[in-house]
Amino acid sequence: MAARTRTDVAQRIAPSRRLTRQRVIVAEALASERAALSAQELHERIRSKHHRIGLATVYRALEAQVADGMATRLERPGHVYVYAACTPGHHHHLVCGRCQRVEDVAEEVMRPMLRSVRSRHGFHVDHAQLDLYGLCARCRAREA
Amino acid sequence: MAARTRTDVAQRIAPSRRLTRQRVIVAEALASERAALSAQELHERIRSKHHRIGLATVYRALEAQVADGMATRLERPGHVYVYAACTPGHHHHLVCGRCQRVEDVAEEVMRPMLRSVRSRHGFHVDHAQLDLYGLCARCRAREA
DNA sequence: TTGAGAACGAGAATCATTGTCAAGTATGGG
DNA sequence: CCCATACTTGACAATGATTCTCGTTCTCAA
Repeated sequence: MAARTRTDVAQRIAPSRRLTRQRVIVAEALASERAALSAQELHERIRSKHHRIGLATVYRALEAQVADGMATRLERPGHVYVYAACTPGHHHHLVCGRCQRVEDVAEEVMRPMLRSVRSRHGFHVDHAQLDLYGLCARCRAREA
Repeated sequence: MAARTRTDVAQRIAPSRRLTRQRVIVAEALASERAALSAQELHERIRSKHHRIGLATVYRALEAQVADGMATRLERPGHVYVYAACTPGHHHHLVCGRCQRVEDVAEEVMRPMLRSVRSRHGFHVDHAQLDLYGLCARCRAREA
């Protein structure tokens, strides 16, 4: 099961990049987190298991993951940048302000919106950045 | 006309903040730009008219504007942060990668999307960050 | 008009991120 | 399987945008 997950994550690393131990470690570490983490937070967690990995390596690996669509970079209130693993094909997120969990926005939610941007504004969208901050269903239920 | 604009911008500064000359200058400067600018770019432009204004003041004024909904902070490719004035009530943007102009997204485009996030995900949205990067209608026409 | 405290300007300080470079290692060809 | 090559890494220095500090100035309510 664990081995299975490892393989899954590793296989999503772009073929143009070397499959290094460090990249796999970073990808696994991020994928195993349900919440969004900053590069430094992720580095600390990785260090507890793999002492020798460098902070710059974590930054480089995350940058590559973002470039390859394996992860996204989000902004936490107060100009703090955090990363979250992406499900393939889903690049928009619901970020819960209470539990910090990140959920994918269904593509069916995006499509009609992008269509109307095109028709109303004549704007041709290359890249969309949609992040919704609020309270997830679970935290909302717990509230009551 | 110029005086008219000045008044408009100044009046949008939140009442809880002191109405200083510098805040008005920064708000006017940003509002008069159609394209998104970084804090430093804006500072340079302001300096050409008002020598004595400090860079930190520009940062502080922009931060206040963002907090008060007068402006938004966007990300230009390559981790560069830029600011753009907001039309009251419009906080989502279409950013043209060629001319750097920023256009507001019609609220009618957002509403159905937010509704379906609520119904599909049970997620209660507090704050949405939607920025669409691409080619505006004008640049697209010029292309042909 | 005046006092209290918010905001300013200049420059120093911070600190996340990126660059440098010698050493390590994935990968394709032989 | 082994090598050569070039991509990566780790440690640490450098960078540079943003924030902080502090003495001075200015807004604004009383």
